[in-house]
Amino acid sequence: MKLIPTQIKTKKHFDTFLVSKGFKKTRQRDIIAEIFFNGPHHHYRIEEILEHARKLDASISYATVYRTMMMFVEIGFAQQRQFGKGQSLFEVQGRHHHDHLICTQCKKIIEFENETIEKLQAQVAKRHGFKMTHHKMELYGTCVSCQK
Amino acid sequence: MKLIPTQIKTKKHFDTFLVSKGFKKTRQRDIIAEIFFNGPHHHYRIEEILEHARKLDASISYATVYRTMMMFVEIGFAQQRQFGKGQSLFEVQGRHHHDHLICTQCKKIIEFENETIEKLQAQVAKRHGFKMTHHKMELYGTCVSCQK
DNA sequence: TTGTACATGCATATTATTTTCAAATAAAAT
DNA sequence: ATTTTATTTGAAAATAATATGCATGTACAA
Repeated sequence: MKLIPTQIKTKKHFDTFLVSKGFKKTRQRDIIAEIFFNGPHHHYRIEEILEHARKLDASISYATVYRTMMMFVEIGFAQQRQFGKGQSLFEVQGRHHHDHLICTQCKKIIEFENETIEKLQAQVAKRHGFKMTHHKMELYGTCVSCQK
Repeated sequence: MKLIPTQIKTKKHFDTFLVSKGFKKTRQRDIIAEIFFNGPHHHYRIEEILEHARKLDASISYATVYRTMMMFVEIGFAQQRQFGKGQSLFEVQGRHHHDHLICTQCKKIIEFENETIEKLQAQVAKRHGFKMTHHKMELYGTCVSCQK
């Protein structure tokens, strides 16, 4: 019994969202969305988005990137995560559900999914009378290359 | 094949540690350790330890509690955790291994353990060539009382 | 006792996040 | 095209949590 997969959020969805809700399409939002939704990877810090954005428009500010990322989170277009200390990471909402393997040396992040674990987690929550909304599972260690 | 359980850390162990390493036994450390190791629950914020400590000695500073908690973490007597945002929580090291169920409404924390999940996590890490050092698993939702 | 290295308290520095506000600008109304 | 308006932006400052520098205080060994 598979759930219907949530549609992956794209830049096009975001553009539509802006128009439909009466928000404005700005140069800054366009650049930030392009990087976030179509960029080379899946886990962006605000600082990193800012760096990339400034190559396209040197005047973009941290505050604007910050507010845009928060907007993504609020409207359900992004998930905000905290791995250990340091800054939040943002990833596009609606991709396959997954958890994370994190190398504490080189900070590399590998995504994985394990349906058996998911089921067991649901069981645990149920057994304690919890109505589970979400979970967090992160495995930390050293990756193959960092073990050498 | 059960692993040998790590000895639970106590205030007495801490006292011994201080002496053996040439650190000083101070009134402040004694108060803080008493609260942390023998207090009423298992998940302390620095602020909370400070409040309790000040009932016993009004002059104790945040910095001292902070540094003492950091010492507990460094010497392996405490684990530092971040549930969502907000301040870190500290818990005594060496109790049974466990993960957490967290009520997002009332912030209640329930500890649980599930050996099957643990094994599956180890498998996942191994499959990706990781040498796993630790993991984090938190299930968020609403507890029985908050569902009413 | 007294000396000394470690510990403490206060103040301040850092780091990450969040907000304020005047000026800029997108989009609607003329 | 120009004006109007409400939203958005950038710069700076506020907040929150964590971390540190330093003068003073204190545990403990000599």
